Amino acid sequence: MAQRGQSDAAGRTPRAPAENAAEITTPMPTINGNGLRDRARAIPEAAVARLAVYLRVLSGMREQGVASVSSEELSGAAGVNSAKLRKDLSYIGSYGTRGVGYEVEVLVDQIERVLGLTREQSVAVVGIGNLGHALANYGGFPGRGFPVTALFDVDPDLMGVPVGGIPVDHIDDIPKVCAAREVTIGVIATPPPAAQAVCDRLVQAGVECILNFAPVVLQVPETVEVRKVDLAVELQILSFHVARRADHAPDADATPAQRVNGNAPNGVVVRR
Amino acid sequence: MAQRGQSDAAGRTPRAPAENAAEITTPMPTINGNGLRDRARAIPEAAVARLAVYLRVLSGMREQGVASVSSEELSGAAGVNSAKLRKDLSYIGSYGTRGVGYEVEVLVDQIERVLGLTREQSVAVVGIGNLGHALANYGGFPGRGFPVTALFDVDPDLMGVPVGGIPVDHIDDIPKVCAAREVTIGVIATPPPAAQAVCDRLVQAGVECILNFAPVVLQVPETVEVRKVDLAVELQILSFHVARRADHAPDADATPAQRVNGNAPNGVVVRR
DNA sequence: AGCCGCTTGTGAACGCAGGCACAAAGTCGC
DNA sequence: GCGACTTTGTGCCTGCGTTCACAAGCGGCT
Repeated sequence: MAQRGQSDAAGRTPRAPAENAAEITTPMPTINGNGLRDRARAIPEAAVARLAVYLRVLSGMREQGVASVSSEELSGAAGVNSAKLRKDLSYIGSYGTRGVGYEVEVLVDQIERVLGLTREQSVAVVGIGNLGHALANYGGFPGRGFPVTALFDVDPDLMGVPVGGIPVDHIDDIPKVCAAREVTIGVIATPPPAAQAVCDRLVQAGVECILNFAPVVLQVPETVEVRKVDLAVELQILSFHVARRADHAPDADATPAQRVNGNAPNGVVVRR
Repeated sequence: MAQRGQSDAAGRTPRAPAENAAEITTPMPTINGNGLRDRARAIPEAAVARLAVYLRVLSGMREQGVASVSSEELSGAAGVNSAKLRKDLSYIGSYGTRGVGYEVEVLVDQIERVLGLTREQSVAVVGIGNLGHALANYGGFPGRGFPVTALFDVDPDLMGVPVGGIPVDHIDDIPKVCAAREVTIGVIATPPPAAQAVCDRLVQAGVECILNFAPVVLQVPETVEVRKVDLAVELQILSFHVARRADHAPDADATPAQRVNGNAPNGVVVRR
C-alpha cells in the first residue's frame, strides 16, 4: 500500500500495496539513482509491510514459548509464500540456521531493529472523534510500540479532558506540544476539511511521518512521508470485486485457482 | 498494500491467505469500446484504488460546478502523474475528448459503474467498540456509498441499542441477519482473538468480501476477498522511515524535533 | 568421521506496473 | 473549410517485486 493499503497504501503503499505517499507534485526529484547508501533503503516497502506482519506473528509465538521456527511454518502463519518470506528476511541479514530454521527471539530483535522499534516513536493524534478515541486507546500493540503522547482537537469542551490518559490540547498548540514531546509520527483523524491545515501544522512542528485517515490528498513537502488509510477507498475496492464477481458469475469457472496456488499452505482452507 | 496496502497496504496490499498482488490475470490486454463485461477483470488492483480516489476528487469538483477537467488538472488534484491517470481511465473506456478533456459527470458515472457503486453494497460491522462506532457513523461518503445495515457485538448491554440508527445484534445471529439484509461486505473491528470466529461466521453467511481491522491473518476460502487495514503495521512502516532517515542523516543525535526543524524545507507548504 | 537430508539464502527468470513520448483525434480561430 | 493547437489514448521501454530453483551450509545419524 496499501494505504496500501495498504497498501499497501498502503497506503501505498509502494510505495505500498496501494502504493501512495510522496508522489504529489514534484516530478520525482529523486536522485535516488546513486544506490549507494541505500542499505536501509534497499528494503522494498512491500517487504517492510510484511516484516511488520512477521513481527506480530513471531511475538505471538514467543509468548507461547516457541523457540525456533522454519520459513515454512512462519510463512504459513503470516499468509505468504515461503520463498518470499526468506527473501524478505534476507533483506535484514542472515539470521537463520540452515537445516534448522530461525530462532524466534533473534528474529524478533532484528525486525524490531530494522523497523526502528528499539527507540520508541512518540505519536500525536489529531481529531478526537470516534476514530481518534479508538486510536488514543490503542495504546500498546502486539508488543509494545507507539506511545501516544499528544492529542489535539478544536472542540473547546475537550480541552484538557484526558482521553486514554492523555489530555487533549488545541490544534493551535501542535507545534509547541509536538516539539516538547518529541513527536515523530502524526496521525490525522479529523474531518476532511480540516486535514490540510492540521497537516501543515504538523509539518511546521517538524513531524516528518504522517498517517492520514482523512479522505483528502495531502500536500506536503517532499521530506515528509505520508501514508493514507481511506476507508471509503477500501470499501470501494471490495465493491469492485463484488461487481466483478457478479458480472462474472454466470460462467463462474470456480474462481481463479492460480492465485492462491503456491501461497496457501495446505491447510489454509476453509476453517469450519 | 495493502496496501496496502494498503495495503499499500498497502499496503498494500492485502490478501488473506495469500497476499494480494497480481491477481485477476486476464490474458487479453483488453480492447475497449465494446465488451462491457470482460474489461472489469483486466483492471489492476492498484488502478482500482486510484480510481476510487479520482472519484472522490471528481465528486468534489462536480459539487463545485466544474463541468469539465483535463487529465493534467485531475491528476494534480489526485496526487498522481497525468500519464498514469490517463492509463487508469483508459482501463474503463474512452470517455475523454481529445483537445478538451473529460466531462466530470460522465467520469463520475463511469467510475461508479466500474466500482459497482450503482447498486448499493450493504455493509455489516462486527465489533462495536470505538472503531466500530466510528465506522457505523461513517454513513455515506463522498457521494452516497455504503449503507451500514447491520451491527454485531457480543456485549449483552449493546444488544438492541441503536448505534448510528442501526440496532446491534449478537454475533451468533450473523448468518441469519446478514442473509436477510443481503450484506455483501463485512467489516471486522473486533479484538484480535475474536476475529477468526467472526470471519468464519461471515463467510458462513455468504459474505464474500471482508475488510479486516483486527491484527490477525484471517484464514478464508479462496472465494472470499479480504483486505486488511492494520494500524500497527502502518505505524511500523512509518517508524521504519523515521529510522532510515535518522541513519541517513549524519547529525543524527540531536533531538528529533530539533533535527527535523533544521531540515525544514524551504517552501514548507506547497498547497494546491 | 563421513554421509545424508533438511532448510536457508540467493541468482536468475518472469510478469506487472509506471513513465515517456508520440500519433490520433477533435476543437477553435480565421 | 482548413490549419494549428490542445489533449487524449497507448505502444514501448524500464525497473521493481515476486517466484522458481538450486547450491551452500548445518545438524544428526550411523
